[in-house]
Amino acid sequence: MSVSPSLNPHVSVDCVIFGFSKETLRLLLIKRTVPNAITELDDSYYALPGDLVRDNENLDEAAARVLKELTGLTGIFLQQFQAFGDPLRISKAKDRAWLQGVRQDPDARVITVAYMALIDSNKVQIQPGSFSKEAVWLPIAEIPELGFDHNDISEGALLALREKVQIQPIAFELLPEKFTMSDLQTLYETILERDLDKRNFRRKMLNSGVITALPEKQHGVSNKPARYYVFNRNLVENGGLGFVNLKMEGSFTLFS
Amino acid sequence: MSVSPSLNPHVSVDCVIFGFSKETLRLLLIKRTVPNAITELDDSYYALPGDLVRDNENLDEAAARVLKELTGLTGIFLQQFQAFGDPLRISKAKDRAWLQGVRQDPDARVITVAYMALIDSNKVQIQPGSFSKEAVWLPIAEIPELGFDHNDISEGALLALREKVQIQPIAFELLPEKFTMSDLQTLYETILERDLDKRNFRRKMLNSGVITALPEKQHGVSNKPARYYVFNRNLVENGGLGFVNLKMEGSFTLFS
DNA sequence: AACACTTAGTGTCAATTACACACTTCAAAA
DNA sequence: TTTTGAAGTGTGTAATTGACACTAAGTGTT
Repeated sequence: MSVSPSLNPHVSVDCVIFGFSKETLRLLLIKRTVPNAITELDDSYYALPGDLVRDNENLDEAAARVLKELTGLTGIFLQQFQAFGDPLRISKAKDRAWLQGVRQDPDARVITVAYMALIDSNKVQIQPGSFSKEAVWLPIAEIPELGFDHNDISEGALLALREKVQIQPIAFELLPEKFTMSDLQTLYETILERDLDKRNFRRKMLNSGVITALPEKQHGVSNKPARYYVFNRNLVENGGLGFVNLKMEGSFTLFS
Repeated sequence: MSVSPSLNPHVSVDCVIFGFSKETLRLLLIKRTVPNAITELDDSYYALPGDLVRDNENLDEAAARVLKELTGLTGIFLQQFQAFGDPLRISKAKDRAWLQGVRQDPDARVITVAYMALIDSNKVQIQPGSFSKEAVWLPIAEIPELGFDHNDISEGALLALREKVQIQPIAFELLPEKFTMSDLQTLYETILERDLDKRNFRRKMLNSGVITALPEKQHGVSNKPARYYVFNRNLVENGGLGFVNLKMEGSFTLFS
């Protein structure tokens, strides 16, 4: 049998938290501050919220804890999508500096299990003093260089989201309880980065049974008011519905 | 900022290695032997091949190393599918006994990153003295109780395989270079656990462009000889083909 | 030589689904 | 009352799915 590594790695979870507002997908990022003595350059940078996994919790619990400490929310859509463990993933000076204050073994590597979370960003109230002084929703097109390999992780999350959304009805997690058909279409268009036909979209969504129309309509808009819909959470979660598959460009299905 | 756990976890990779022979999906499992002094019961049991991740390697490399040490093969389809980190995942007496000889910190938990591998099982020659004295291909329907949470991991792998196979043309990795259309259909039927229509299957497969017919046919079979096909590895890997989607029962596609 | 046996291989039709496309409705604001 | 802007609605064509049964090509047997 082979030899153990000389030093156990640290294991963390990182959360890629998606939100949707002003017609853009956004990530909730935290601002970290590095002790000034070590880096003489700028002393703060953005990173994904994350933390080391504690002795008594499993990975899902650790991710849920991070999410709750930052946003105050529980019971939200949270799904593991990939573990990252490159030995060199922590090589930037700022990262090493920040970790000095957190890790036990300064030379041990950090392996992280990445989660993606989908939130109605209106519900989020950043919790003071939990992870950082500051957390911001940044459009995915404007994500700066992040700490560690968090840019890779974010990109992985986006790809995973794009895939998932085509297989399961989860996009609703990014919207408020009540939403209009246009809200929903815009969301899908944003995630998939392509335009969808309005009439076909409505038909498919309604036929799918994943949403229910409310009697209620918009008020005070200066055009024809849109109807509100809700996501049939119970129906979908109890398997009362078929598998939902959003076909991709150039795809085809196999088998009878 | 929160407090670190008191003891760093061990991090391992485990490989769920799929093969296909005699019309059944099989897993390659190793037999582990526990020091007799500790357990007075049976002193061996099956487990997934795996190992602790070493300091200088990333997760993919660790998994590839495990695979190579066991089978001698490189360049195999190998894909991370989930990390498992329940604090109680190692609670059976046999597991603890076995780990005594391997881990540095007997009380530290073990977090594992699980990979699935797809192999043409004819190519496998078990390497002597690597992981265990013995390794066997067991039909997935006959997997006994495994060490650790390896039954959970195996089931997760099977679900992941079933999903993957419907999105990407990867089933070929389980077959020899040359295969007949019936071989391929039987494989899909085995993985998906449902019957497929022969004519529709052939049509779809040929139209998809993922396979090419060879001039060669079977010899010495006591019936009409079947044509051989090969998987278009280059074409598929270079994105020269569309996304392949095997539709699921009751599914439907959304959007134009 | 004829026949039995077994698996390979082939085509069509009906039903469903995908996709493209343009005008009317409703409310507020001017 | 008219203008403005987004909501909402239907149809025809093309492509895909899925159901279905017989012939072809070998080997082995009588």
